[in-house]
Amino acid sequence: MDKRKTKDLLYEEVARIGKAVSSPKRLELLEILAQGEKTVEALAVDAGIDIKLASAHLKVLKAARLVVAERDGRFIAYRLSGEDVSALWVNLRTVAEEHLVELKVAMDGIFSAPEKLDAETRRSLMSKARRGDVVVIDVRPTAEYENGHLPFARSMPLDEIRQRLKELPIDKDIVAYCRGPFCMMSAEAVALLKEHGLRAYKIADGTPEWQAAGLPLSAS
Amino acid sequence: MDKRKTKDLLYEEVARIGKAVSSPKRLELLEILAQGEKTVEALAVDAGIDIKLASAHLKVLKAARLVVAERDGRFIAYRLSGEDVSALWVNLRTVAEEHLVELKVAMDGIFSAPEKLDAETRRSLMSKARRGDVVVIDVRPTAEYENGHLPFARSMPLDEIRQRLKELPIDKDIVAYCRGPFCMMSAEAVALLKEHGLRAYKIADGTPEWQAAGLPLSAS
DNA sequence: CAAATATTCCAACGATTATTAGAATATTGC
DNA sequence: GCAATATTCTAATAATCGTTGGAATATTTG
Repeated sequence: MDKRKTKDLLYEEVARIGKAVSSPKRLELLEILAQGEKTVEALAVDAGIDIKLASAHLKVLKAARLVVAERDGRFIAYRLSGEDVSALWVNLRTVAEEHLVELKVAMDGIFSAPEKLDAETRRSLMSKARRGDVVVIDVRPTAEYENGHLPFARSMPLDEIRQRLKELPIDKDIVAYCRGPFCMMSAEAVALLKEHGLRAYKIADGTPEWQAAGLPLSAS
Repeated sequence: MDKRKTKDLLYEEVARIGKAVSSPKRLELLEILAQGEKTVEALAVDAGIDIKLASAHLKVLKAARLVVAERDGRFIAYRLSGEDVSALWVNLRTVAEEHLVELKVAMDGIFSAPEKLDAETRRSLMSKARRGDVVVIDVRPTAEYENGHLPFARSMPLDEIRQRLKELPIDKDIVAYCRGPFCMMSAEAVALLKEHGLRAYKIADGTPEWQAAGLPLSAS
């Protein structure tokens, strides 16, 4: 047995995972899938690409076993093949944020304040939410909320906020979150709420980050 | 500001990290660098590739900021740009081991027994080593041991074992480790020790895995 | 300054990949 | 069984990537 050949084989296998995460579109698909399972069309719409292209990228992800497909009637639903895949996405993005100056600059330009959370802040947010000192709102689509959300968070999808303003307290801090640091829904929600005189803030965490930090999600 | 364009830019940046880890050779270079800094030539030799090719791959890794280069006299030493890069390598390999059947099969074929460690096993190994109930040996080259090693581990490079057999106890378990699950040095060490009637075992962990599990390394 | 050494740069090739359009497949509802 | 729908497969093109050989650069040593 040739030592070099077997080694080559092992690294080649890991590189299959690397190749799968080497395309921006595929990374975006992974992030969307980290919010729960979706059909090909839903994924294509969310990622802003053609269905055929989405299908092709999903095929690559499937070949690398990062996602699994299941037919549901006329549709085919894709989902991540495990929590570790969601954690891998978070890990890749975190390394990029940490080391790539260009990404730091871009994010500073887009998202005004740095709302990164550490372990302590996450714990304190959860206990404040439990006591009712702050209202945590999940501004993602309902299906994603139902698939898993931060404990004590209330569902309030971005496109419903305007009609449901009266449900929110005027005298408490409101903390909005969405899919993660790259998602702009929470920022839009905060802008909207502030316009109406509410005390709103956003956090960078989405459910993948929360979970990768070892914290529990709530289902339903 | 076009929402789609800015998103594309963000994922594109993360994909730079993904592209960097999409090549088997680059992954192998990362694993070697996770053992400590090395010159281009040392890396090329360890990875079994031409120096020019190693240099080209290192250039890609440097562009993605996963490694940094520093000139030291006539040589240029490369090292990982942070602990998180080492953790990313472990994460990628773990996802591959978890999901790719081909890799599981290949590893079962090469490494007879499954020596994966969980948190509990790691803790108990450390306390047994502290008490002296087992002897933990680091069979990597001395420089790598000095860069960081498991607590209570003793350095015994693979190519010195034969001459230093009498240093090892005949009546205790000997646990060997090397660079990680893909490294074959510990397996060779164990085979050698068993030939001489010693009670030797190996573990899959290397320093990157140990560190990624949140456990401390010793320096010197 | 010249020779030796370590590494990078440049150019070129064959192989792989992303993307798009058009045809094909599988399922549902009539 | 037939029309409608969702998705995949096939083919084709342009762009990118891995690898190799030869020239160029930077540093140390004499």
